[in-house]
Amino acid sequence: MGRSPCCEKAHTNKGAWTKEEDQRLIEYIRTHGEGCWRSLPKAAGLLRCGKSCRLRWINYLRPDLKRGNFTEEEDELIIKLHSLLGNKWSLIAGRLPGRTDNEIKNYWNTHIKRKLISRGVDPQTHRPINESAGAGTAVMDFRNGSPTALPVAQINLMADGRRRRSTAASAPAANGLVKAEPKTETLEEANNYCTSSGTTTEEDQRQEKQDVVLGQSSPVLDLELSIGLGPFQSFDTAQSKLVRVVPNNNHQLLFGRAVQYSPEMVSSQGAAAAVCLCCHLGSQGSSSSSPEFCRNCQSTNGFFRFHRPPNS
DNA sequence: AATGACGCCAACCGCAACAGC
DNA sequence: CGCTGTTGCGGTTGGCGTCAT
Repeated sequence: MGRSPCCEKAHTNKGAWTKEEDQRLIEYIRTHGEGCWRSLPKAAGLLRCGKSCRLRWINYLRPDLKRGNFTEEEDELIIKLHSLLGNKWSLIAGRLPGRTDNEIKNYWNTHIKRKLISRGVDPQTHRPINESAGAGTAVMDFRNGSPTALPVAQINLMADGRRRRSTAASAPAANGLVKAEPKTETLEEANNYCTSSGTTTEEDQRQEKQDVVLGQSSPVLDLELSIGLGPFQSFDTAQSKLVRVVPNNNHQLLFGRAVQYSPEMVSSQGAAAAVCLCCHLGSQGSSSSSPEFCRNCQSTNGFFRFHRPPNS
């Protein structure tokens, strides 16, 4: 039983890519385009598995990648997107032109987590740390698809904890416990930046990219990418393909799985969070200020469910 | 200068989703 | 409708560079 490995591991290279391998991959994709990752290594004369080639291309070799440090605007945008999407790095990356999911994930784990903790915000729940820690409660986080009890009384600061060997000199950091200062950024504040333009085209993406390059980027959340708005096409940069969403009275959340938010979680994140996500993000032309859950997102068993229709 | 601790990032792994048959 | 192959995603790890002692 079990699936055969994606490649013949005995005959593939692993580890860091050489310049020559990079060149071969670039040349091949330049002439043949992306796709068919499984057959690509052989065709390109690379002793790598397709997955590895894809990763290398997407995360490092793609010509449209933006290199260099993240800007303050990008930081804030990532934080806001994460507060709404959770660890959906590919979706977040889709809103940051030139950035990859891997890059954002790494950046989150190494920088933003600490930044939020220093603000007194739990990076997983985006709630004030002292609020949840004080009660000694666990918070159910549904944004990653399945509920996870988070012992938020203790927040592990160390993103790279696997080799954090404790020493007497660095004990506070090594044990990962942080006393956070109570400063909060509510979701409401975050959502003040939200728009619901409704459509995103490749042209939009280009424009957005230009804006960023020109330093005109504002921390705008444009979450049409997944929520059931009107007819639109969302360009998923990570997949380089168009995703078409058909208008539907059932508000759709096309994150791949049903997402559930507990009322407690929603209401505790600020006034604006206590809004049906569909409506709040602009579906069906509803007002973003309407503090209601729409019929399609009504609760079952205490949770608010956003779902995709059975035929999608 | 040497050594250990830490920070960072590229790459790997396993699994889920998707597509085609 | 189930099976199989492919692709994409998110979590994790390896290893190198930098910092602190």
